[in-house]
Amino acid sequence: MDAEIREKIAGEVVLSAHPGRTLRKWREDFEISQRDLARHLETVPSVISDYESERRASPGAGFIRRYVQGLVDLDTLHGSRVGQRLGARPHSEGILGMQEFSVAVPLKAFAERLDAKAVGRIGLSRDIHGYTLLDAPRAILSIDAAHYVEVYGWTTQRALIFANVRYGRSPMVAIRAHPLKPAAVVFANPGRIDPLAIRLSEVENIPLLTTALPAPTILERLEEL
Amino acid sequence: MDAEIREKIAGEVVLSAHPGRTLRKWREDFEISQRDLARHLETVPSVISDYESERRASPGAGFIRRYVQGLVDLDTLHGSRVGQRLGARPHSEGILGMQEFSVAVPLKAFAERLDAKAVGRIGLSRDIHGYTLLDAPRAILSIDAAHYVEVYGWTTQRALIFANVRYGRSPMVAIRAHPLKPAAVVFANPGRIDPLAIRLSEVENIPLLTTALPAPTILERLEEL
DNA sequence: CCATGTTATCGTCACATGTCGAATGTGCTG
DNA sequence: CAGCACATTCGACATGTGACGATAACATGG
Repeated sequence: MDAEIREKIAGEVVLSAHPGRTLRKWREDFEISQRDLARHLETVPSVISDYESERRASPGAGFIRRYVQGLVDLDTLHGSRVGQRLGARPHSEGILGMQEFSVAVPLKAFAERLDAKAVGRIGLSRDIHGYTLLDAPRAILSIDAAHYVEVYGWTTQRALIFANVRYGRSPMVAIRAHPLKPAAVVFANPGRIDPLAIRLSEVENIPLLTTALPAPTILERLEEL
Repeated sequence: MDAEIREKIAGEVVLSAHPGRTLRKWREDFEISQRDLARHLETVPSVISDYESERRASPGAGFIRRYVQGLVDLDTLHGSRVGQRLGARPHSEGILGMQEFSVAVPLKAFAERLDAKAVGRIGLSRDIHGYTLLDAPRAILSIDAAHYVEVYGWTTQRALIFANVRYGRSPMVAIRAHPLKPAAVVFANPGRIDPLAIRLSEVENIPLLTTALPAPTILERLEEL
């Protein structure tokens, strides 16, 4: 939701040579006064001012988080005047959903969440940092080389979940062909799995999992992880 | 360049309920050891470990910045294995360039940088937080309502710079029509300015500036600001 | 000009961060 | 198993953050 904008602001603040001034820039952008923000954060305006004027040169993650959250909260109270402008840009065709986890998630836990079981001999003792859910036929048709970046988002240490696969052959072939490799592959509600798909997963050392769940349920379950 | 990925990481770390674990996640993503990172940051591995295990719960902006910069630096030394994957996605047609400043920039300073002078009576006593450089004809043709968000990026407190304008009439009409307003408008190397454009700028209380510089020069000059 | 809203400055103080070095696990590999 | 690379845990200590309240400097507008 507003996670994207919060992340953007926080990132900019941290990278800035003048974190305080950057905080101020954003507060001004939201048209929120020090007093209102202080009230919302249950503190006093001088604290805000001290940070913005960089009496404290390196504010801690906790403070930045609360400050940014405060801006977004107050904006929401004011009818999301600024927040509305983010507007969740849509994914490419074929990408049904994706997410980056903020901490590493054991593949084992991920699999349990989806009632997925391993096919083939590769163990599940690794972590993943995100996932992408793809509609296999559409993804393979409409995602050319240039768009692969989008599939992998910010990390390749992710699970690629393919929906609408019959034998799982073409997805695995595509992975085989591409230089970027996922950390795991999941087939959602597949038919009978092609032995070649399994062989490829073993050659590539990428765990292959299957689940009986349909795509929408998968998104739901992964929502809270 | 890699500013985008650094921002992303830093933002995620700050917002995370477990900043340390998120730092670790990214270091693992880059496949860099604590020892190497410590060496690069001119410190000892235990420091890295302490943060990642959250012995310190709220690392300061300075530390996070150095840590993230370290990851990207080392990745660059390794041939940008991870960094390559960002791949600067292209803008919409008609958008020649845009930037978000990390601190507020006085419009006056901005104008001087571009050798721009004000047209009309609106003063330049305000700050801007970024700019977008547009090819006027193409932008007006190809950017529909849904894409306006993109023009404004993360903040509306920005200068819209239009290149290839003749009279400046349609750009100002477009601004007049749209609910989102920029903080300033610049015409790059225009012909004779239509009086209506000036009137509109005054009605909207948006300073209107002109510069003789062509678009590429503008991008160069704003690069370092 | 007085009230109100907004921001800046500063003294103070507890406690967390930032940093190091030494010691203590793991796990791989020759 | 010895040796190495990698990671963790912990004691110690200086400095900076995080917080508050008091005071003052500014606009803005009744």
